[in-house]
Amino acid sequence: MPSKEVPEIVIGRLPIYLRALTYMGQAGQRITSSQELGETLGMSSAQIRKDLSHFGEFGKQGMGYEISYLRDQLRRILHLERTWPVALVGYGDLGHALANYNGFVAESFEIVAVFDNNPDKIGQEVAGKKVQDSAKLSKVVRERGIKVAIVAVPVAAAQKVVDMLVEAGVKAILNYAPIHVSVPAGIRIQYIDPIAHLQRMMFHLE
Amino acid sequence: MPSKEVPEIVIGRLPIYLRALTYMGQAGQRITSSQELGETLGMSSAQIRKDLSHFGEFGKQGMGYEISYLRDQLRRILHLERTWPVALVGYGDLGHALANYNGFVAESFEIVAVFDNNPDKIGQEVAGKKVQDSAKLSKVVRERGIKVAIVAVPVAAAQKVVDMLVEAGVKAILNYAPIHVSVPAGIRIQYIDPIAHLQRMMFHLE
DNA sequence: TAGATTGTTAATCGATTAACAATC
DNA sequence: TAGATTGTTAATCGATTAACAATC
Repeated sequence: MPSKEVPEIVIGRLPIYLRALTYMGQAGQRITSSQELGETLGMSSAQIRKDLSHFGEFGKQGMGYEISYLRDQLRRILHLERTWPVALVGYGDLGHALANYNGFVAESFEIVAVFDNNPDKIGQEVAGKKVQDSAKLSKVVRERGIKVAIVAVPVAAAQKVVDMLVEAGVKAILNYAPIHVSVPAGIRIQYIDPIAHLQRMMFHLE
Repeated sequence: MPSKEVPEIVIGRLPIYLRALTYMGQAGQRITSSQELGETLGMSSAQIRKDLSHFGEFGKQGMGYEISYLRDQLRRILHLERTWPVALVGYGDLGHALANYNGFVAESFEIVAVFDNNPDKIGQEVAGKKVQDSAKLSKVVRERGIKVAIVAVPVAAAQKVVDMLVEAGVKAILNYAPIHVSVPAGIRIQYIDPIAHLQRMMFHLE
C-alpha cells in the first residue's frame, strides 16, 4: 500500500527500473518478474519488490509484472507522462553535446533554451535553437514557465547561475559544475561528477 | 587508526573532500576544520571526521586540518599521485566533449587513446590524438598498459565494448551508456546517468 | 490443483549522528 | 592556561535481506 514517506534512495532507483522495462518492451517482451529484473540490473529481487511496494501493488502472485502496465505506472509516479521544458546554461563543449543530444525527448525532457554569456557564442544555432545571452535567462525562464535546468558552466559561475535559476522559478537543477552549490529548501539538485567517479575507483587500483 | 574494510560509500566521498581542499588551497587558505568543510559541502562535521578516521589521524585537536597536508594524504590514499592513462571508447558528441576536456590532467587522468568503429570518424584528430579503429582497442590498451576506460558508445554496443576492455586488462570503467553492464569480480564500474538524475527529481515536481 | 511469484514482515546489516574525553 | 576541535564511542536511524503466507 502507498505510504507517505518514500525514501529518496528508492525514488532514485525508479528511473532504473523504468528504463529496464522500456528495453524489455522494445524487445517484444510482455511479462517480467522481480527476479528477472534483478538479474538484469544486478540487484536483489527482494529490493525491487520492496521498492515497488511503496507505491502500490503492480504484480500478480505467480505471474510477475505486465511490462507495459508497470512501465506506465512508473511514468505516472515519476511525472514523466508530460514533456518537461529544460533550460541549458553554458554552451561549452559539454553544453554543445547536451544541446545536440536527441535522446532527451523520449525520456520526457526537451531543451528549449540555451544560454551563455560569451558574445562569440550568443546567436549561434544548435538543434534549431539560438544560444541566448545569459542576461535574458530570468526573463525567458519565467515567461516559459521552465522548472528544470541543466548547469554546465565553470565552477566560478555555478553558484550565481543557480541563484538566478532559482529566483526565476526553477525547481530542479542538474549540475555539471564540480562544486557544491547551495539551494533553498524545496529546490532539488543533482550532481554529475565523472571525475569523482573515476577518482573513487582508483582507490582500488595499484 | 586505519582499518581493513573501508565502506565504499566513504571512499566515494573522498574525492569530494579532496576537491574542496584544493579550492581552499587555491584561495590561499592554510587551515580548515571539519565544521568548515561540512558547511562548504552541505554535510555534517561528524561525518567528515568519521570518514577520515578510517584512514588515519590527519588533524590536531583544537587546530583543525592543515589543508595541504590533508590534501596530500587524500591524493595518496586515492592513488592520485600519478597520472592514469585513460582509453575513451566512442567518439560521438559526448566522446568529442570528453576528448576535448582539458580538466582531466589536474585530476590525475589523461585520455591517451580514442576509439570509434565509424569509418568517417577514424583518423580524425582531437586534442593531439587520432581517433583509432575500435578493432585496435585490445592491442593498444594492452600495449600501453591502460587500466582505466571511459565508455561513451550506444546502448547496443556497451556490453561488448566493456567485455573487450576487461579482456584487454582494464580494471576501472566509467560508463555513460544508459544500461547495466556486467563485469567480473574485481573490475570496478561507475555509471554516469544524467537522465536518471533528471527523472528522479521530477517525482517531487507537479 | 500445483507451481510460481508477489507483497509484507521481521531480522539483519550498515551508516549517520550526537556526545565527549583527549589533547593541541 | 583556556578555548577549540579532533578522534572515537555508543546510540540512533535507515536500508537491505531473508523468509513466507497469500494468492494468482
